[in-house]
Amino acid sequence: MKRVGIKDVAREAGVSASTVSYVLNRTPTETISPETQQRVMEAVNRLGYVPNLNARSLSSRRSNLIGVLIPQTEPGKELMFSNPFYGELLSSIEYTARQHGYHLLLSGTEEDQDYLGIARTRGVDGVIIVGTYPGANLNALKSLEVPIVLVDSYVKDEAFHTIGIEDKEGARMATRYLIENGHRSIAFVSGSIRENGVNIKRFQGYCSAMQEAGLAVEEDAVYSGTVDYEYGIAAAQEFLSRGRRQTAAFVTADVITMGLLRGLQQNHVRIPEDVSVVSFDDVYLSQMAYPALTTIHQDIAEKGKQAVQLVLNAARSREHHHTECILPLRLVVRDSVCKRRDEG
Amino acid sequence: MKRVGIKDVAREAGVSASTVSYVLNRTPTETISPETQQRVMEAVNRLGYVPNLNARSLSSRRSNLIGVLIPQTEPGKELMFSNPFYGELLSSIEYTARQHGYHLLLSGTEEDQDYLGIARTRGVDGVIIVGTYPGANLNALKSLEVPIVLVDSYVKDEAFHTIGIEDKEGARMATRYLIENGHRSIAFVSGSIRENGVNIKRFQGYCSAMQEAGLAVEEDAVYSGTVDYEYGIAAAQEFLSRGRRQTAAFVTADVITMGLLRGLQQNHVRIPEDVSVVSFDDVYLSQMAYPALTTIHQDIAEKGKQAVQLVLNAARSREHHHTECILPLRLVVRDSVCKRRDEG
DNA sequence: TTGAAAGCGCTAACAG
DNA sequence: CTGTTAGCGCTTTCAA
Repeated sequence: MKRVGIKDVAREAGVSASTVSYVLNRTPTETISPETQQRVMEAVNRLGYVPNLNARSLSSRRSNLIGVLIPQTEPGKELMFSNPFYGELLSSIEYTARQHGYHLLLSGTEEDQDYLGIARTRGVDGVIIVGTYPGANLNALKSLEVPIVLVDSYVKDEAFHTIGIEDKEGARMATRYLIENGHRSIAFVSGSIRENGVNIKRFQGYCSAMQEAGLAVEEDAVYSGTVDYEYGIAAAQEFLSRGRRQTAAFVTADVITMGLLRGLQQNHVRIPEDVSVVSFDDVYLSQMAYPALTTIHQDIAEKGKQAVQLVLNAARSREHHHTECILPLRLVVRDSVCKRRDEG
Repeated sequence: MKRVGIKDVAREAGVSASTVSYVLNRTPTETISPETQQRVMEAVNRLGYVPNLNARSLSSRRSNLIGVLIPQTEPGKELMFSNPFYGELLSSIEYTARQHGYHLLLSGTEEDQDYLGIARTRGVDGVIIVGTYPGANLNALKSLEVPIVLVDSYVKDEAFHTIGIEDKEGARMATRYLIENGHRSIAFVSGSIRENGVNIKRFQGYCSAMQEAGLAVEEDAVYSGTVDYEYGIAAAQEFLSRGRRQTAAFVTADVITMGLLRGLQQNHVRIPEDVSVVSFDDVYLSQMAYPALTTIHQDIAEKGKQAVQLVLNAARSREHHHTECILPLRLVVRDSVCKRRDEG
């Protein structure tokens, strides 16, 4: 059973192959007669014709493929998703792309392995990169000459479009909320603080909220590790061994918070009575936590959607308009913060 | 800046295009002289040549692409991942595929939308389908004539390879453990119980454990909904309104359990003192739960790895050897079960 | 408004 | 051991 190709359709419809191609791609704005279109479409349906995108890509230089790169955050770890955030984001990206007739080529990368080869080899029409990706590799990607969207990266380069959130402002809101609840000594717990990463911005937001309230940022109130549950536990340990100096913490990711809670609770520290916590992301996890997390909510689905939209818009327009898209944040109050009881 | 093609390499190396192709694909087992190989490889590197896979696919009918389909479980919901299980699995699939030089084409599907078109259009070399996918669509996929691996499906058809776990046995272990802890009245909570789905097997396992212990399976001890957090909450509600008849529950997915715990705890039902729970999957969530979940552990990473391996093996071998792969399960004891206090 | 013809970049017989 | 020669299935000038 041979695959039906454009020629078969052409024969069936009594037209030429190129005519079929025209009606299928509505190329030079509708220059095909309605009847012909009819006949062709009927033939297509009758034969169950499905175009061969490889052939199409070859001759048209468009692949209808969007490359999604989720860099391995923790080298050596085979899992790219230590964080449910990725799953939620990816879902939204996939969904949006599909709505527009695009498909997704999903990749991780090993430490330092470059993605350029994959992207070029497949001729992707655009690339979405989530999180931090080494600058050199990023630069190499420019040679692809397709739109590249950076999600949650502060790399400033006209060549890349970006989509992110008000990280600094969010962190400030979180910290301020803790301050408003009477906390004076507040820990900052995050994944690694990298150049151009989100955590550095969040740290800045934390600092500025502290300063605005006339509070000092103590060096030993800052905890930085990796974005995963395990680190949360480790941070709890560290917190205790440093002498439990703070009455509250701003944690930059829900996953870490989950670990932190566990680590603290195991040591009979009560949340929020003993330590209040404001978290960040509002993945579905945060409602599952016990206590449910007061956290900075970001619209992950929207982020994914915009990322795709950005790629598609850029792919359509001839010239390169550098675009930055910043999504708003809001504080969701649940049960992990309480007013600090006044002391002597 | 024109893309460098195989011809450029050929010229650079002073050989013909086909020779380049041969050394790049080591086609008819090493019939190229070492020196020529040398020269070609050098030219490849010097020019930074990257093959165009679209062209390659077109002429070789192999795409080095594996299609991964994650059917939308809850229609209308844009998210395919209401369950972290998928993220963990997908990570492992991506990683393994990449190790073998394959790329991943990731898709969801709308309700009833068929995947055949996508798969055919891209010429995927194999397909991995996770979870339940309507039988008719599944059948249509046979026409692709590429290996298809079903993950967690009990569809019996020589045409499909399958990879799964001992669902029935796992459920039995879970239930038996509850029984051993003195529980006589045990609820069964799961997602939708579909033909060929895993839940029906788990239900059978539950039933057989009950029967072996001489316990009746009460109709009102069975709860069935969707595989998500929200349903867990709903099930808790239902449990309470049905009069709180059971002292324990076997829940077929960690996500549901999370919701169930929350729903119960909000109503001042203590876990495990009032109700003991054994869960299923052992996604990383289960340690984050409060109390940490006693659950049936499955090796999700291994599942993903095997799925890819199955596709690749099948793609290589000429004839079709139907393969079934069943991964073992084990009970992980944490804190969500306690011995039933003897009553009257 | 439609068709003929020339590729897109690569692979795979088949010669030599 | 290597080069020649056809395509793979589709798009896209260019003519008609």
